[in-house]
Amino acid sequence: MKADDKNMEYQILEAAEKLFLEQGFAKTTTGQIAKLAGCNQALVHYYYRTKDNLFDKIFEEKIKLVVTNLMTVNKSDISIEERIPQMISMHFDFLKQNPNLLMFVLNEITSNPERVHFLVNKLQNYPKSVLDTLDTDLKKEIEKGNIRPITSTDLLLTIVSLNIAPFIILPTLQKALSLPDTAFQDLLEHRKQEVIDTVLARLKK
Amino acid sequence: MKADDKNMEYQILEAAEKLFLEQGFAKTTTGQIAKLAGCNQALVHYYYRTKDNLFDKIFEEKIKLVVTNLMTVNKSDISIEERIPQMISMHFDFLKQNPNLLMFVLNEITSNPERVHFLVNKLQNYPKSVLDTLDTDLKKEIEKGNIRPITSTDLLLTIVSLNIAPFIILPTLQKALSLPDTAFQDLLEHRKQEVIDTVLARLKK
DNA sequence: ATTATCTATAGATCTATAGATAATGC
DNA sequence: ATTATCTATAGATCTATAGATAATGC
Repeated sequence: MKADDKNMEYQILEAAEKLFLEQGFAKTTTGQIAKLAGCNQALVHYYYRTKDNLFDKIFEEKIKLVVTNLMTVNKSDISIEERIPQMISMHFDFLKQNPNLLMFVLNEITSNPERVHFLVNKLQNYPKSVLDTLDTDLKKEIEKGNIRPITSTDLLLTIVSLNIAPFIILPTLQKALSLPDTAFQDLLEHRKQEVIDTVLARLKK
Repeated sequence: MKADDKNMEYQILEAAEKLFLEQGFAKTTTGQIAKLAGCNQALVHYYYRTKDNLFDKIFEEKIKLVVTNLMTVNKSDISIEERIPQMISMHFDFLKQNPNLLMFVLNEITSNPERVHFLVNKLQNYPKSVLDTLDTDLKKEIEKGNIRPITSTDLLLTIVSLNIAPFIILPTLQKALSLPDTAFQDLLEHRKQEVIDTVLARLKK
Protein backbone atom coordinates (compact mmCIF):
# COMPACT_ATOMS: atom_id res chain seq x y z
CA MET A 1 0.00 0.00 0.00
CA LYS A 2 0.95 3.65 -0.44
CA ALA A 3 2.35 5.75 2.41
CA ASP A 4 -0.56 8.14 2.34
CA ASP A 5 -3.32 5.82 3.39
CA LYS A 6 -3.01 6.78 7.02
CA ASN A 7 -6.52 8.11 7.34
CA MET A 8 -9.16 6.39 5.27
CA GLU A 9 -11.85 8.87 6.23
CA TYR A 10 -9.75 11.61 4.67
CA GLN A 11 -8.81 9.51 1.64
CA ILE A 12 -12.47 9.10 0.90
CA LEU A 13 -13.07 12.83 1.15
CA GLU A 14 -10.21 13.51 -1.24
CA ALA A 15 -11.34 10.91 -3.72
CA ALA A 16 -14.86 12.29 -3.64
CA GLU A 17 -13.61 15.81 -4.18
CA LYS A 18 -11.59 14.80 -7.20
CA LEU A 19 -14.41 12.84 -8.78
CA PHE A 20 -17.15 15.35 -8.02
CA LEU A 21 -15.07 18.15 -9.53
CA GLU A 22 -14.32 16.13 -12.63
CA GLN A 23 -17.69 14.52 -13.24
CA GLY A 24 -20.22 16.33 -11.12
CA PHE A 25 -22.49 14.85 -8.49
CA ALA A 26 -24.85 12.88 -10.73
CA LYS A 27 -22.21 10.95 -12.60
CA THR A 28 -20.09 10.06 -9.60
CA THR A 29 -20.98 6.85 -7.74
CA THR A 30 -20.01 5.87 -4.23
CA GLY A 31 -18.43 2.84 -5.85
CA GLN A 32 -16.03 5.01 -7.86
CA ILE A 33 -15.17 7.00 -4.76
CA ALA A 34 -14.39 3.86 -2.78
CA LYS A 35 -12.24 2.47 -5.57
CA LEU A 36 -10.18 5.65 -5.85
CA ALA A 37 -9.84 5.92 -2.08
CA GLY A 38 -8.80 2.27 -1.93
CA CYS A 39 -11.52 0.84 0.24
CA ASN A 40 -14.89 -0.83 0.09
CA GLN A 41 -18.00 0.95 -1.09
CA ALA A 42 -19.72 0.46 2.26
CA LEU A 43 -17.02 2.42 4.04
CA VAL A 44 -17.96 5.56 2.19
CA HIS A 45 -21.35 5.35 3.85
CA TYR A 46 -19.88 4.35 7.19
CA TYR A 47 -18.02 7.65 7.40
CA TYR A 48 -20.36 10.00 5.58
CA ARG A 49 -23.68 8.17 5.74
CA THR A 50 -25.09 9.53 2.49
CA LYS A 51 -23.65 10.63 -0.82
CA ASP A 52 -25.44 13.96 -0.40
CA ASN A 53 -23.72 14.52 2.90
CA LEU A 54 -20.33 13.96 1.38
CA PHE A 55 -21.15 16.25 -1.49
CA ASP A 56 -22.41 19.07 0.72
CA LYS A 57 -19.18 19.05 2.75
CA ILE A 58 -17.13 19.48 -0.40
CA PHE A 59 -19.45 21.92 -2.07
CA GLU A 60 -19.58 24.27 0.90
CA GLU A 61 -15.81 24.32 1.19
CA LYS A 62 -15.45 25.15 -2.50
CA ILE A 63 -18.00 27.94 -2.39
CA LYS A 64 -16.16 29.47 0.53
CA LEU A 65 -12.93 29.25 -1.44
CA VAL A 66 -14.42 31.09 -4.39
CA VAL A 67 -16.06 33.80 -2.33
CA THR A 68 -13.02 34.34 -0.13
CA ASN A 69 -10.80 34.78 -3.15
CA LEU A 70 -13.19 37.18 -4.81
CA MET A 71 -13.24 39.31 -1.70
CA THR A 72 -9.78 39.37 -0.13
CA VAL A 73 -8.58 40.52 -3.50
CA ASN A 74 -10.15 43.88 -2.81
CA LYS A 75 -9.13 44.80 0.71
CA SER A 76 -5.84 46.44 -0.19
CA ASP A 77 -5.36 50.11 0.59
CA ILE A 78 -3.60 51.03 -2.63
CA SER A 79 -5.11 53.28 -5.25
CA ILE A 80 -7.88 52.06 -7.51
CA GLU A 81 -5.70 52.27 -10.60
CA GLU A 82 -3.20 49.85 -9.11
CA ARG A 83 -5.71 47.78 -7.27
CA ILE A 84 -7.71 46.76 -10.31
CA PRO A 85 -4.91 45.05 -12.23
CA GLN A 86 -4.08 43.26 -8.98
CA MET A 87 -7.66 42.10 -8.50
CA ILE A 88 -7.83 40.81 -12.03
CA SER A 89 -4.52 39.05 -11.76
CA MET A 90 -5.31 37.35 -8.45
CA HIS A 91 -8.71 36.23 -9.59
CA PHE A 92 -7.33 34.96 -12.87
CA ASP A 93 -4.54 32.99 -11.18
CA PHE A 94 -6.98 31.51 -8.73
CA LEU A 95 -9.09 30.17 -11.58
CA LYS A 96 -5.98 28.85 -13.26
CA GLN A 97 -4.94 26.96 -10.16
CA ASN A 98 -8.37 25.46 -9.67
CA PRO A 99 -9.31 24.19 -13.09
CA ASN A 100 -12.57 22.27 -12.80
CA LEU A 101 -13.80 24.36 -9.91
CA LEU A 102 -15.65 26.97 -11.92
CA MET A 103 -17.69 24.63 -14.10
CA PHE A 104 -18.35 22.40 -11.12
CA VAL A 105 -19.88 25.19 -9.05
CA LEU A 106 -21.86 26.60 -11.97
CA ASN A 107 -23.22 23.19 -12.91
CA GLU A 108 -24.31 22.18 -9.50
CA ILE A 109 -25.94 25.52 -8.81
CA THR A 110 -27.86 25.64 -12.06
CA SER A 111 -28.98 22.05 -11.86
CA ASN A 112 -29.81 22.24 -8.18
CA PRO A 113 -31.05 25.73 -7.38
CA GLU A 114 -32.12 24.83 -3.84
CA ARG A 115 -28.48 25.06 -2.93
CA VAL A 116 -28.62 28.74 -3.77
CA HIS A 117 -30.48 29.51 -0.57
CA PHE A 118 -27.71 28.20 1.60
CA LEU A 119 -25.33 30.06 -0.68
CA VAL A 120 -26.94 33.42 0.03
CA ASN A 121 -25.86 33.27 3.64
CA LYS A 122 -22.24 32.64 2.76
CA LEU A 123 -22.42 35.39 0.17
CA GLN A 124 -23.84 38.03 2.44
CA ASN A 125 -21.42 37.79 5.33
CA TYR A 126 -18.12 38.55 3.65
CA PRO A 127 -18.93 40.63 0.64
CA LYS A 128 -21.15 43.50 1.70
CA SER A 129 -18.46 45.48 3.49
CA VAL A 130 -15.82 44.78 0.88
CA LEU A 131 -18.14 45.65 -1.97
CA ASP A 132 -18.98 48.92 -0.26
CA THR A 133 -15.29 49.78 -0.05
CA LEU A 134 -14.87 49.33 -3.78
CA ASP A 135 -18.05 51.26 -4.43
CA THR A 136 -16.99 54.25 -2.34
CA ASP A 137 -13.48 54.39 -3.74
CA LEU A 138 -14.82 54.15 -7.26
CA LYS A 139 -17.26 57.01 -6.75
CA LYS A 140 -14.49 59.19 -5.36
CA GLU A 141 -12.31 58.66 -8.43
CA ILE A 142 -15.21 59.34 -10.75
CA GLU A 143 -16.02 62.55 -8.95
CA LYS A 144 -12.41 63.62 -9.15
CA GLY A 145 -12.69 63.04 -12.87
CA ASN A 146 -9.91 60.45 -12.94
CA ILE A 147 -11.94 57.65 -14.53
CA ARG A 148 -14.91 57.29 -16.82
CA PRO A 149 -18.14 56.65 -14.87
CA ILE A 150 -19.08 53.03 -14.16
CA THR A 151 -20.97 51.29 -11.37
CA SER A 152 -19.10 48.89 -9.11
CA THR A 153 -21.51 46.15 -10.18
CA ASP A 154 -20.69 46.64 -13.84
CA LEU A 155 -16.99 46.82 -13.15
CA LEU A 156 -17.01 43.61 -11.14
CA LEU A 157 -19.20 41.84 -13.65
CA THR A 158 -16.87 42.89 -16.47
CA ILE A 159 -13.83 41.64 -14.60
CA VAL A 160 -15.42 38.35 -13.65
CA SER A 161 -16.84 37.88 -17.15
CA LEU A 162 -13.53 38.37 -18.88
CA ASN A 163 -11.72 36.20 -16.37
CA ILE A 164 -14.00 33.21 -16.21
CA ALA A 165 -14.86 32.83 -19.87
CA PRO A 166 -11.42 31.62 -20.97
CA PHE A 167 -11.60 28.80 -18.45
CA ILE A 168 -15.03 27.84 -19.69
CA ILE A 169 -14.36 28.10 -23.41
CA LEU A 170 -10.70 27.36 -23.90
CA PRO A 171 -10.58 23.80 -22.55
CA THR A 172 -13.11 22.87 -25.18
CA LEU A 173 -11.16 24.62 -27.88
CA GLN A 174 -7.92 23.12 -26.66
CA LYS A 175 -9.33 19.66 -27.11
CA ALA A 176 -10.96 20.60 -30.39
CA LEU A 177 -7.77 22.04 -31.84
CA SER A 178 -5.55 19.61 -29.88
CA LEU A 179 -3.24 22.34 -28.65
CA PRO A 180 -0.20 21.22 -26.62
CA ASP A 181 -0.31 22.11 -22.94
CA THR A 182 2.49 24.64 -23.11
CA ALA A 183 0.82 26.56 -25.92
CA PHE A 184 -2.31 26.56 -23.83
CA GLN A 185 -0.48 28.03 -20.83
CA ASP A 186 1.03 30.77 -22.99
CA LEU A 187 -2.37 31.57 -24.36
CA LEU A 188 -3.73 31.97 -20.83
CA GLU A 189 -0.92 34.32 -19.76
CA HIS A 190 -1.43 36.42 -22.86
CA ARG A 191 -5.12 36.50 -22.18
CA LYS A 192 -4.68 37.71 -18.60
CA GLN A 193 -2.84 40.78 -19.87
CA GLU A 194 -5.50 41.42 -22.48
CA VAL A 195 -8.18 41.33 -19.78
CA ILE A 196 -6.29 43.90 -17.69
CA ASP A 197 -5.87 46.05 -20.78
CA THR A 198 -9.54 45.87 -21.65
CA VAL A 199 -10.74 46.79 -18.19
CA LEU A 200 -8.31 49.69 -17.89
CA ALA A 201 -9.34 50.97 -21.31
CA ARG A 202 -12.95 51.01 -20.14
CA LEU A 203 -11.95 53.23 -17.20
CA LYS A 204 -9.78 55.63 -19.16
CA LYS A 205 -11.30 59.04 -19.86
CA MET B 1 -56.53 15.69 -25.02
CA LYS B 2 -54.85 18.80 -26.35
CA ALA B 3 -55.04 19.84 -29.99
CA ASP B 4 -51.29 19.59 -30.46
CA ASP B 5 -50.88 15.86 -30.01
CA LYS B 6 -51.00 15.19 -33.71
CA ASN B 7 -47.55 13.70 -33.95
CA MET B 8 -46.33 11.76 -30.96
CA GLU B 9 -42.89 11.24 -32.41
CA TYR B 10 -42.45 14.99 -32.49
CA GLN B 11 -43.99 15.51 -29.06
CA ILE B 12 -41.39 13.20 -27.63
CA LEU B 13 -38.59 15.13 -29.31
CA GLU B 14 -39.92 18.39 -27.93
CA ALA B 15 -40.34 17.02 -24.44
CA ALA B 16 -36.84 15.61 -24.53
CA GLU B 17 -35.42 18.92 -25.71
CA LYS B 18 -37.08 20.82 -22.90
CA LEU B 19 -35.98 18.39 -20.22
CA PHE B 20 -32.43 17.93 -21.51
CA LEU B 21 -31.97 21.69 -21.65
CA GLU B 22 -33.29 22.18 -18.16
CA GLN B 23 -31.73 19.22 -16.39
CA GLY B 24 -29.00 17.87 -18.63
CA PHE B 25 -28.69 14.37 -20.00
CA ALA B 26 -27.82 12.52 -16.81
CA LYS B 27 -30.74 13.75 -14.73
CA THR B 28 -33.38 13.28 -17.42
CA THR B 29 -35.07 9.88 -17.61
CA THR B 30 -37.00 8.41 -20.50
CA GLY B 31 -39.87 8.15 -18.04
CA GLN B 32 -39.94 11.91 -17.53
CA ILE B 33 -39.81 12.46 -21.27
CA ALA B 34 -42.72 10.12 -21.86
CA LYS B 35 -44.79 11.74 -19.15
CA LEU B 36 -44.23 15.23 -20.53
CA ALA B 37 -44.93 14.07 -24.09
CA GLY B 38 -48.09 12.35 -22.90
CA CYS B 39 -47.32 8.76 -23.78
CA ASN B 40 -45.86 5.59 -22.40
CA GLN B 41 -42.18 5.22 -21.58
CA ALA B 42 -41.76 2.41 -24.09
CA LEU B 43 -42.80 4.66 -26.94
CA VAL B 44 -39.78 6.86 -26.44
CA HIS B 45 -37.65 3.86 -27.28
CA TYR B 46 -39.93 2.77 -30.10
CA TYR B 47 -39.22 6.02 -31.98
CA TYR B 48 -35.67 6.78 -30.92
CA ARG B 49 -34.40 3.40 -29.79
CA THR B 50 -31.93 4.73 -27.20
CA LYS B 51 -31.76 7.74 -24.92
CA ASP B 52 -28.34 8.56 -26.40
CA ASN B 53 -29.82 8.65 -29.86
CA LEU B 54 -32.48 11.10 -28.83
CA PHE B 55 -29.91 13.24 -27.08
CA ASP B 56 -27.53 13.34 -30.03
CA LYS B 57 -30.27 14.55 -32.35
CA ILE B 58 -31.03 17.46 -30.04
CA PHE B 59 -27.44 18.24 -29.18
CA GLU B 60 -26.33 18.44 -32.79
CA GLU B 61 -29.17 20.79 -33.68
CA LYS B 62 -28.30 23.06 -30.76
CA ILE B 63 -24.63 23.19 -31.62
CA LYS B 64 -25.49 24.16 -35.16
CA LEU B 65 -27.74 26.90 -33.83
CA VAL B 66 -24.96 28.37 -31.69
CA VAL B 67 -22.31 28.21 -34.40
CA THR B 68 -24.61 29.61 -37.07
CA ASN B 69 -25.50 32.58 -34.91
CA LEU B 70 -21.90 33.28 -34.02
CA MET B 71 -21.01 33.34 -37.68
CA THR B 72 -23.84 34.96 -39.64
CA VAL B 73 -23.43 37.87 -37.30
CA ASN B 74 -20.21 38.77 -39.02
CA LYS B 75 -20.96 38.55 -42.73
CA SER B 76 -22.23 42.10 -43.12
CA ASP B 77 -20.35 44.49 -45.39
CA ILE B 78 -20.57 47.54 -43.18
CA SER B 79 -17.54 49.11 -41.51
CA ILE B 80 -15.90 47.47 -38.52
CA GLU B 81 -16.92 50.27 -36.18
CA GLU B 82 -20.57 49.71 -36.95
CA ARG B 83 -20.31 45.98 -37.36
CA ILE B 84 -18.98 45.28 -33.88
CA PRO B 85 -21.88 46.76 -31.91
CA GLN B 86 -24.17 44.80 -34.23
CA MET B 87 -22.30 41.55 -33.63
CA ILE B 88 -22.44 42.05 -29.87
CA SER B 89 -26.10 42.92 -29.94
CA MET B 90 -27.11 39.96 -32.09
CA HIS B 91 -25.11 37.51 -30.06
CA PHE B 92 -26.44 38.91 -26.80
CA ASP B 93 -30.05 38.74 -27.98
CA PHE B 94 -29.58 35.21 -29.17
CA LEU B 95 -28.40 34.16 -25.72
CA LYS B 96 -31.32 35.99 -24.17
CA GLN B 97 -33.79 34.16 -26.35
CA ASN B 98 -32.25 30.79 -25.61
CA PRO B 99 -31.83 30.78 -21.87
CA ASN B 100 -30.67 27.33 -20.82
CA LEU B 101 -28.87 26.69 -24.08
CA LEU B 102 -25.48 28.03 -23.06
CA MET B 103 -25.10 26.10 -19.83
CA PHE B 104 -26.52 22.99 -21.47
CA VAL B 105 -23.91 22.96 -24.22
CA LEU B 106 -21.05 23.81 -21.87
CA ASN B 107 -22.07 21.14 -19.40
CA GLU B 108 -22.46 18.38 -21.86
CA ILE B 109 -19.21 19.20 -23.60
CA THR B 110 -17.17 19.37 -20.42
CA SER B 111 -18.67 16.25 -18.95
CA ASN B 112 -18.52 14.33 -22.21
CA PRO B 113 -15.46 15.46 -24.14
CA GLU B 114 -15.79 12.75 -26.78
CA ARG B 115 -18.53 14.84 -28.28
CA VAL B 116 -15.92 17.49 -29.00
CA HIS B 117 -14.54 15.47 -31.88
CA PHE B 118 -17.79 15.51 -33.75
CA LEU B 119 -18.02 19.19 -32.85
CA VAL B 120 -14.78 20.03 -34.60
CA ASN B 121 -16.27 19.14 -37.95
CA LYS B 122 -19.24 21.43 -37.45
CA LEU B 123 -16.91 24.15 -36.24
CA GLN B 124 -14.52 24.01 -39.14
CA ASN B 125 -16.93 24.21 -42.01
CA TYR B 126 -18.65 27.50 -41.34
CA PRO B 127 -16.22 29.58 -39.38
CA LYS B 128 -12.88 29.62 -41.14
CA SER B 129 -13.93 31.89 -43.97
CA VAL B 130 -15.96 34.21 -41.77
CA LEU B 131 -13.18 34.48 -39.22
CA ASP B 132 -10.75 35.37 -41.98
CA THR B 133 -13.01 38.19 -43.12
CA LEU B 134 -13.01 39.71 -39.65
CA ASP B 135 -9.28 39.19 -39.35
CA THR B 136 -8.48 40.96 -42.62
CA ASP B 137 -10.81 43.87 -41.98
CA LEU B 138 -9.41 44.30 -38.49
CA LYS B 139 -5.82 44.39 -39.75
CA LYS B 140 -6.74 47.00 -42.33
CA GLU B 141 -8.21 49.31 -39.72
CA ILE B 142 -5.23 48.84 -37.43
CA GLU B 143 -2.84 49.68 -40.25
CA LYS B 144 -4.86 52.78 -41.08
CA GLY B 145 -4.42 53.76 -37.44
CA ASN B 146 -8.15 53.86 -36.76
CA ILE B 147 -8.17 51.39 -33.86
CA ARG B 148 -5.81 50.20 -31.18
CA PRO B 149 -4.10 46.90 -32.17
CA ILE B 150 -5.83 43.66 -31.17
CA THR B 151 -5.97 40.18 -32.68
CA SER B 152 -9.26 38.89 -34.02
CA THR B 153 -9.06 35.99 -31.55
CA ASP B 154 -8.78 38.35 -28.60
CA LEU B 155 -11.56 40.54 -29.88
CA LEU B 156 -13.91 37.62 -30.38
CA LEU B 157 -13.00 36.09 -27.04
CA THR B 158 -13.64 39.43 -25.32
CA ILE B 159 -17.02 39.80 -26.96
CA VAL B 160 -18.08 36.27 -26.22
CA SER B 161 -16.75 36.48 -22.65
CA LEU B 162 -18.66 39.63 -21.83
CA ASN B 163 -21.80 38.36 -23.49
CA ILE B 164 -22.03 34.87 -22.04
CA ALA B 165 -21.05 35.60 -18.46
CA PRO B 166 -24.24 37.46 -17.52
CA PHE B 167 -26.30 34.49 -18.62
CA ILE B 168 -24.16 32.17 -16.56
CA ILE B 169 -23.90 34.28 -13.43
CA LEU B 170 -27.04 36.36 -13.26
CA PRO B 171 -29.64 33.58 -13.04
CA THR B 172 -27.91 32.42 -9.89
CA LEU B 173 -27.84 35.93 -8.49
CA GLN B 174 -31.43 36.51 -9.49
CA LYS B 175 -32.52 33.55 -7.43
CA ALA B 176 -30.16 34.47 -4.60
CA LEU B 177 -31.42 38.05 -4.40
CA SER B 178 -34.94 37.11 -5.53
CA LEU B 179 -35.12 39.86 -8.12
CA PRO B 180 -38.43 40.22 -9.97
CA ASP B 181 -38.36 39.24 -13.63
CA THR B 182 -38.82 42.76 -14.95
CA ALA B 183 -35.87 44.08 -12.94
CA PHE B 184 -33.86 41.21 -14.33
CA GLN B 185 -34.78 42.11 -17.92
CA ASP B 186 -33.81 45.72 -17.36
CA LEU B 187 -30.52 44.63 -15.90
CA LEU B 188 -29.82 42.57 -19.01
CA GLU B 189 -30.58 45.45 -21.39
CA HIS B 190 -28.35 47.76 -19.39
CA ARG B 191 -25.65 45.16 -19.44
CA LYS B 192 -25.76 44.77 -23.22
CA GLN B 193 -24.97 48.46 -23.64
CA GLU B 194 -22.16 48.23 -21.11
CA VAL B 195 -20.63 45.34 -23.08
CA ILE B 196 -20.73 47.36 -26.30
CA ASP B 197 -19.18 50.30 -24.48
CA THR B 198 -16.40 48.20 -23.04
CA VAL B 199 -15.46 46.60 -26.34
CA LEU B 200 -15.46 49.93 -28.18
CA ALA B 201 -13.31 51.50 -25.46
CA ARG B 202 -10.78 48.74 -25.95
CA LEU B 203 -10.57 49.58 -29.66
CA LYS B 204 -10.35 53.36 -29.25
CA LYS B 205 -6.91 54.88 -29.75
C1' DA C 1 -14.63 -2.89 24.11
C1' DT C 2 -14.58 0.05 20.51
C1' DT C 3 -13.74 1.34 16.06
C1' DA C 4 -12.64 0.20 11.21
C1' DT C 5 -13.38 -2.53 7.43
C1' DC C 6 -15.54 -6.13 4.68
C1' DT C 7 -19.30 -9.19 2.42
C1' DA C 8 -23.82 -9.60 1.14
C1' DT C 9 -28.08 -7.92 -0.02
C1' DA C 10 -32.68 -5.37 -0.01
C1' DG C 11 -34.93 -1.84 -2.32
C1' DA C 12 -35.11 1.76 -5.64
C1' DT C 13 -34.42 3.35 -10.20
C1' DC C 14 -33.87 3.31 -15.01
C1' DT C 15 -33.07 1.59 -19.83
C1' DA C 16 -34.46 -1.24 -23.26
C1' DT C 17 -36.97 -5.03 -25.17
C1' DA C 18 -40.69 -8.64 -25.91
C1' DG C 19 -45.17 -9.46 -26.68
C1' DA C 20 -50.12 -8.01 -26.56
C1' DT C 21 -53.64 -4.81 -28.24
C1' DA C 22 -55.49 -0.87 -30.55
C1' DA C 23 -55.62 2.34 -34.56
C1' DT C 24 -54.94 3.32 -39.46
C1' DG C 25 -54.35 2.76 -44.48
C1' DC C 26 -55.11 0.32 -48.34
C1' DA D 1 -51.30 -5.53 -43.06
C1' DT D 2 -48.83 -2.12 -41.07
C1' DT D 3 -47.95 1.11 -37.76
C1' DA D 4 -48.70 3.11 -33.11
C1' DT D 5 -49.29 2.43 -28.49
C1' DC D 6 -49.56 -0.15 -24.18
C1' DT D 7 -48.33 -3.59 -20.27
C1' DA D 8 -44.99 -6.22 -18.23
C1' DT D 9 -40.53 -7.38 -17.22
C1' DA D 10 -35.46 -8.68 -17.54
C1' DG D 11 -31.13 -6.90 -16.57
C1' DA D 12 -28.15 -3.35 -15.06
C1' DT D 13 -26.89 0.01 -11.77
C1' DC D 14 -26.57 2.30 -7.55
C1' DT D 15 -27.47 3.71 -2.64
C1' DA D 16 -27.67 2.44 1.85
C1' DT D 17 -27.94 -0.80 5.56
C1' DA D 18 -27.36 -5.22 8.31
C1' DG D 19 -24.42 -8.29 10.07
C1' DA D 20 -19.78 -10.59 10.15
C1' DT D 21 -14.83 -10.08 10.92
C1' DA D 22 -10.54 -7.77 11.65
C1' DA D 23 -7.72 -4.14 13.95
C1' DT D 24 -6.78 -1.03 17.78
C1' DG D 25 -6.75 1.06 22.43
C1' DC D 26 -7.02 0.60 27.02
